[in-house]
Amino acid sequence: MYEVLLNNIAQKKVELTVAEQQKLKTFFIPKKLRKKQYLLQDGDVSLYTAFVEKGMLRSYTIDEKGNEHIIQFATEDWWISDMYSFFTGESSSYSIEALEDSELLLINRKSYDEMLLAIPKMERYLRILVQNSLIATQRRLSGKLSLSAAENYKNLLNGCNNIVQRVPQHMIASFLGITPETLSRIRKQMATGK
Amino acid sequence: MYEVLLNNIAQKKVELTVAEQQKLKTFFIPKKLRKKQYLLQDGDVSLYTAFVEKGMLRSYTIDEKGNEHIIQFATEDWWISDMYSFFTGESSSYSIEALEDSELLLINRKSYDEMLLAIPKMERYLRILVQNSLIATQRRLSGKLSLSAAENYKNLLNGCNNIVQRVPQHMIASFLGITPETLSRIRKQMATGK
DNA sequence: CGCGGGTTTGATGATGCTCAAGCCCGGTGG
DNA sequence: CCACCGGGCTTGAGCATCATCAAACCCGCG
Repeated sequence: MYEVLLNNIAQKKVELTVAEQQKLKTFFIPKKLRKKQYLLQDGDVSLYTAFVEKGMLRSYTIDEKGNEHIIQFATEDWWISDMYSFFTGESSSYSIEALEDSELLLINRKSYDEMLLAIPKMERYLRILVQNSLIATQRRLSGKLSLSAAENYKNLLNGCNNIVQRVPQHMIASFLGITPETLSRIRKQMATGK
Repeated sequence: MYEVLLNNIAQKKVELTVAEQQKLKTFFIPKKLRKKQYLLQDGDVSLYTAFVEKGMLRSYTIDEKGNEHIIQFATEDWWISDMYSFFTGESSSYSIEALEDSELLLINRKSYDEMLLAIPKMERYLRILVQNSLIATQRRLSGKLSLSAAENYKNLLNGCNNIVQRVPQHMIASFLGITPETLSRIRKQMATGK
């Protein structure tokens, strides 16, 4: 049940003793979510940060015009939450939804703090994790600042992401910050012209 | 000399002993940079991560068309580097330049690792730091995905940033991912039509 | 006084959006 | 087994936003 998480920690070069591994498990709550169920609803406080053992989720906002904008996809081995809401206790402007039947490990704020006190090595693991996330998010932002929609889509394809295969195209469009129509035209263009 | 850094650490609720504070200083190299000098040049490896004690810097990329895109501004109390290059050792696609005469504390990769071994509490400090950065970057991305240029500019003004006052407008434009002309027109619009 | 960077203004054009319709396909119920 | 429905993808026409290019302007500074 916790192998995926423990592997992920080991892979970040953080070595936990068996005792620490046992201890770690006590802070999490396993949870299954069926496709289309929500982990977090826009307006609620993000009570949990989730590690995805299996399946896939997305976090997104809805703007005034009612359009969805996908902030993040999380597949196996990734974490997802609204960090801002989770840490401040303010209500969230994001929603988090399962895109496939999923198995999660949840941790609430209290357990989170206790875990860090009990297993200080987890600070390191989380730092590395967040660091990688930041690098990826900066990349994405940088793409949005300087590249065309078509280029951003190509980069997404080249990144060894299986995401593109696993979700409907209108969600890829939303992730890229373009409309489904535009993505459709880009794909057509790439198929013929190139 | 190190008060700004030590204050910043304390403010993140990480309490260092006097011994740890002394130890901490040994890992950094003070460095002054004059306006327009570079901490990192596009193509080089980012050897240092810098804490800004005084002054201001920016990191940016240049695209194929020769346009600059500002990734980050760093004023007093902020950190700046190309994290990707710093941690992987690959050459950077960013440049980092001083926008004002600045005083920095540099740390190289070796010292960075040693520091974390010597003062594990720094893991926590860095985690919190990176976490806040990630939240801010996600906000900015979310704005780019869903809002108009004018709205993003207004949000920048409302955020209690002194940045807008301290740098030329074409850099604000570059930070927002729009052209100087567009920013000029937005400002005109806001001044008249409101 | 004149130079030069930064900002403004205007005219034109490209990129991507909106709205509306049509198509494809898998699922459901008669 | 087929007709129908609905969601997602595609296609098209017109439009908004923002970029590009070029020129003028402003102002501090040598």
